[in-house]
Amino acid sequence: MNYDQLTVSQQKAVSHRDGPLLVIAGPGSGKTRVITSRIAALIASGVRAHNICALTFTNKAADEMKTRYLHTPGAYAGAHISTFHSLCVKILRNYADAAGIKPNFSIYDASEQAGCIKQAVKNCEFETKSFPPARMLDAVSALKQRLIDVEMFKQQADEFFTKNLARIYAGYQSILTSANALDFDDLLMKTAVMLDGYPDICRRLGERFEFILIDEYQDTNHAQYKIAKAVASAHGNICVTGDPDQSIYRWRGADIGNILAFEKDWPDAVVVKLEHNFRSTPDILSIADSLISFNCSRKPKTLIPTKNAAGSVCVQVFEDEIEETESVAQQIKQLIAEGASARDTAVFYRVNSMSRLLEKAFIRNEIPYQIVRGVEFFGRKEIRDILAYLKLLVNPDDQAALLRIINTPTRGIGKTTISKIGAYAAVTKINFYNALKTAAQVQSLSQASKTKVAVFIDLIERFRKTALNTAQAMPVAAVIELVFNGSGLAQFLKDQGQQASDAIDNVNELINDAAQYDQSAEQPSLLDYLQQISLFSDADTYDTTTQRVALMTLHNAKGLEFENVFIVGLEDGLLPHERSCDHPEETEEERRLFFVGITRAKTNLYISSARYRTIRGQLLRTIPSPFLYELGAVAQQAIEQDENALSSAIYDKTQVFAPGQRVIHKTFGIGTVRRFNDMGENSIAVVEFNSGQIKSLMVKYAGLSGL
DNA sequence: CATAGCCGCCTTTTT
DNA sequence: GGCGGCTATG
Repeated sequence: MNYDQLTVSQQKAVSHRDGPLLVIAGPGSGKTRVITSRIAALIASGVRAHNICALTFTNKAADEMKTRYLHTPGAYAGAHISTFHSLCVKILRNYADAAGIKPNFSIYDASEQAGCIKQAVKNCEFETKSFPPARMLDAVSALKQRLIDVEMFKQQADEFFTKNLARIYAGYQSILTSANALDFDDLLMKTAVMLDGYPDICRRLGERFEFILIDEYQDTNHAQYKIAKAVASAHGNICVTGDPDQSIYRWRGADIGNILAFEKDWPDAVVVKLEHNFRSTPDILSIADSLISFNCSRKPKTLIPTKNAAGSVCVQVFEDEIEETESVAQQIKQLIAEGASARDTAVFYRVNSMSRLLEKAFIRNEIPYQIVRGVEFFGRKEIRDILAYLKLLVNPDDQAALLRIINTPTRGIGKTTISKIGAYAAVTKINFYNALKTAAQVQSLSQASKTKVAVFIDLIERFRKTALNTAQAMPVAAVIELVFNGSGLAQFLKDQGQQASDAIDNVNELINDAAQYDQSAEQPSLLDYLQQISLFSDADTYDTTTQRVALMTLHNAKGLEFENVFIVGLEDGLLPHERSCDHPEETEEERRLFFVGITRAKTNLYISSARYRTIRGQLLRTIPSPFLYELGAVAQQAIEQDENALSSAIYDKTQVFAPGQRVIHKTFGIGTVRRFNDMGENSIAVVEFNSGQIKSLMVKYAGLSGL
């Protein structure tokens, strides 16, 4: 539909042309549609699907492309559609030798990275105070994204800080290497470096992928840019789509320069601009346009509305965050009552911590919702434990995994034993796992400890033999069951009774997930499963099929659209976030983030802020977001109206409540007033909360509001 | 060696 | 407010 409204020459360019194509397109203009149309057109013109590679920003986006847009039989069959990271994992597994790694590498996530960088800082004998691990990790990550390896950085490091950073970088990298582990940045960097050093591999990939298509190109970093360029260099069949105004991952290394330099890299590139918006009402586009025009470093571009439907834009100011979330929930309830669909409604916020209050409000109002936050499941202790066993089976060098489970559940292998064997491993220069195997030779170890270690090693070896039996590989789900029961973890959790029943449920859910994987994967294997899980992201958990309101961060909202959109917390320090206030470029990125949020809305848009907000346990007076004053005439009216209506009775010190009245409290939630002693400003309300608790509250302090 | 409890630290966004 | 690490105790 959107695509059909392109001019004929644009359609031609998009569909049938070989060679480089740059599609600069605003929100709601059908960018993704361009990609899918082009894939379909290529196949129709005789290109083998097998030779097409489309790269998306999330796994979810890849799935959507496959199922929603290209579901007709044979339309995409065989085409490679995935994220950059997934593609890199496949390439690295195929060409591990050239990349200088082993194919069974582990992928270290943020928490494992944190452990490694901490260790590296410690090994350098630096204080973690002067070299905060999180900062060091950011710095290392930035270097990797720019493809600067340890040696290169050592050479250019010429002052106190950079020299020390170089040592930490080196230490961190050697920890990863010895664990046969790659972090997220390594996946891209190792691939990019390998392609640079092995032209024949590059050529082979170019033959395999005759056509490269990249969505959300504005959010690619330098490493991704190099990879794409390398693979496409032989044929120049590279089509990218993006919108500089929607670049929201600069902090992660995304380089708008990539999209701006496209025409220089590919001089014969055809450039198509799509400025028509098929998604939102003129009002919504007007405030989006007004907002984004405040960004200085930007090529001006307008949003041309094509829709003429009615809708509403509301800017609402609430007293505090409880009132804000409660009101959002009630408005959504109202919308649904009026016939709106829960699936077509979403709430966006800047930071994940804001989801809790919304969740409470949705529960109170009995509105079905989903929080788009998936990695939480894989972050659970019991799940991480199981996964650590699996990782160790696949990759015996994985020290983080080994240390995690060597005494989980407790089997009498404590700190002393571990450090003695660690010392032995260091002296004999063997890896930790092999040191464990030969623990019998460690003099300082007691016989009892040696036996315990031997039992553990025996357990792992037995698992490995069964799970990775080359003749007949075991389904992943079965391996998990084997490990869960055989490790003693199952018994350990059972012994804890009721309080661990959630944990057991979670493990069962993991088994289900693995079983599904066993069913659907092309070539299921334990290694592949683990690597896939590592690349799983929040956005991937968004379920578009159920009737539930979606709650997510603004970052996760990218690429989506909804009839009704609520954006909460428009306060200075939150949006724009306080950590981005130092640099004007960072403020511009926050503005783009807000822009992305606004332009997700098709019909109704509700923007809100609270005058008071509890931050880190402290109730603070807030300042309205400067962005609110950049929304133009449509919004300005709405803001003023609400400021006037603001002296609501909510915090009137002489509030009066009647028995039976429903009220809401910050911490206790919803309740019913049972008794009210009217003593002017010292009035006391006795409230029975839904949790069952009954509280006597002094009205002037309690902050009760009527519902 | 295991466990519980306390203190102090950090605290944006994510592949 | 939440988590990780440390310490004191069993």
